[in-house]
Amino acid sequence: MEKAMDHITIGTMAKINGISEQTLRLYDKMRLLQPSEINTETGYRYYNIKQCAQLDMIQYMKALGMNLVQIKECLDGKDIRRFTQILYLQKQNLEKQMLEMHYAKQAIERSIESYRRYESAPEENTVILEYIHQRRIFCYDTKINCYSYGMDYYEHILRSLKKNYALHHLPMCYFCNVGSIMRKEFFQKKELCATEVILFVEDDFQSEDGIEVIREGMYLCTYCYGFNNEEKSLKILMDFISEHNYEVKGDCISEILIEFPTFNNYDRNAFFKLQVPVKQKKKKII
Amino acid sequence: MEKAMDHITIGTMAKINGISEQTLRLYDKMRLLQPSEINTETGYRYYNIKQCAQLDMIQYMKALGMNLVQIKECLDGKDIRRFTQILYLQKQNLEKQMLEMHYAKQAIERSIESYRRYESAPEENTVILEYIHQRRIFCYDTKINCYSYGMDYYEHILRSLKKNYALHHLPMCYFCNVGSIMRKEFFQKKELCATEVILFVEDDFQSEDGIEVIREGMYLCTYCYGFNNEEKSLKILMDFISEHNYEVKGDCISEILIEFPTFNNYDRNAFFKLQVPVKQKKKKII
DNA sequence: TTAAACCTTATAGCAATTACAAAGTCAATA
DNA sequence: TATTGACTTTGTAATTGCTATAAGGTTTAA
Repeated sequence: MEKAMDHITIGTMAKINGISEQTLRLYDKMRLLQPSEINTETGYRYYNIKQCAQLDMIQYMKALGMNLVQIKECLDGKDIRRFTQILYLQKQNLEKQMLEMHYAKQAIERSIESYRRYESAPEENTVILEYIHQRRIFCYDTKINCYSYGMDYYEHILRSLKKNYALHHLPMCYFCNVGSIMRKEFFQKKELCATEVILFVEDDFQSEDGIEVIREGMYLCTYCYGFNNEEKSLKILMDFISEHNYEVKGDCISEILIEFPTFNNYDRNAFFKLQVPVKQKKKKII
Repeated sequence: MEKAMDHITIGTMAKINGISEQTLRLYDKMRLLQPSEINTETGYRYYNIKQCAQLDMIQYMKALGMNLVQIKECLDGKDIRRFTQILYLQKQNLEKQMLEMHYAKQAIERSIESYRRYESAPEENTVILEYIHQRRIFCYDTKINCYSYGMDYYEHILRSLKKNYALHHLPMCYFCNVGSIMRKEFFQKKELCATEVILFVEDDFQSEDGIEVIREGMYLCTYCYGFNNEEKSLKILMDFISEHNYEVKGDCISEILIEFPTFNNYDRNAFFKLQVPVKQKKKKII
């Protein structure tokens, strides 16, 4: 095929290996793969066909996710043990990355679903009965009532959740689906009090603790836009329940489905779903 | 918590958001997030607690795998449709990356397994009967007999496989486990002829075509070190079969289990496993 | 001989930080 | 009030694995 098997120019070497000339020059400079011959007058690099073996090894190692320094170290070391060690490390590395990606993918799907829901959402403050599946949440008790302070305070609580969150090694992408939880006793008393900020996590998410399960079942829900309308919407829900003879079966969740990028640079603008598990009381036959 | 909610210094802003000051300065420069106030005399940046919302959004988008330019575009555009489009794209992106990682992980596991096998390998040229599971290979017919030319030619064949390979969009990491296949008729005639180079692929690998299935069953195997010993080892296998009353049931595979990084800079140095499916002929009762 | 195709070096760019230096500012204490 | 220590500013450079460009020299074939 080639006239001289051991006198391959950089362009040819690049072509037969599906790599760029610049990359070969870089490898030369890094002493990862140096041409078998260099014309001292012209500086032209000439490779030997057998050097492709080395290139294959480099590309294989790259495919395993190793960086050039690691590859060099490994090739220089000529140590198979070291190579197998690196293989193990790379495997762990990959597994970690794959898990993160898995969560990121789930988060994206969740967001897409939320937008779909947003687009087909009912009018604000309409009360709807919905069946909702079991979910898992990560709770963070701020010990401070979200409703008794302004937005500024709420921001600080979120910052603190973010940190707490990092401590628990939860993936950042879950931060898109936050909310707060108003425990049953407060909701029933129509007392606006919620001290816990929550984060929805996937069913297959593994974590040490702090994870709580929210039961599946029938929920009465309202949707609302913006933080300012949350309290109003909550009260509508409370009133609806007492007027329509429902029994509250658990905690009320205020879930942020979407946070809009930034129509207003200085304020959160969100689409909420308020939800409380209920059961219809049996009507007394008079 | 902070004395002034709307007069946060860059250090504090960085701390409460788990981000570095430099990063905040970069975001300022890029107009991704600009401080709400800048002291014109000192140049000090002051942030508003509400700007954390924007930062959350940026970090969330980053977690989804978007780059800063995309994020800026999205925030500037203030277009939700665009954002959902990007979500879809990112999802596809992630899926592609995850698949690649999945293959890379399998390749690593395969390599680890090969090294383990290498370490506990029997003596060279010992013939062993082994049960081998079903496998899948990608075949590439070079139309040239591997055994009739030297190593130089073999390298060129590999280069050509590599290209053919890229055409089929097979992941590079599979390149670690190559081999050649000597069809049954040649092996039986004890004629050293193999024109096809092969690549082992995982069971779950999806590809257009060129994939062949190798049956599970009992194989007679020899292990050998280095290309120079391959032919000798093949002949030993052939002789063993005729001497011990075995019947060849399929093609003979010469599999490279390991390519050693590079003890010798200019030559491949590999650990081979030669394997041929067999059945013991029934002994005639005299 | 002349042009096309190739090679050389050197420099800069990408993306998203991180690290550093030199100098100016702020807030609290001695 | 001065001084200290913690902070801020700007600017520059490093990181990784390439890719791109420019300005110039070499090979090869017509």
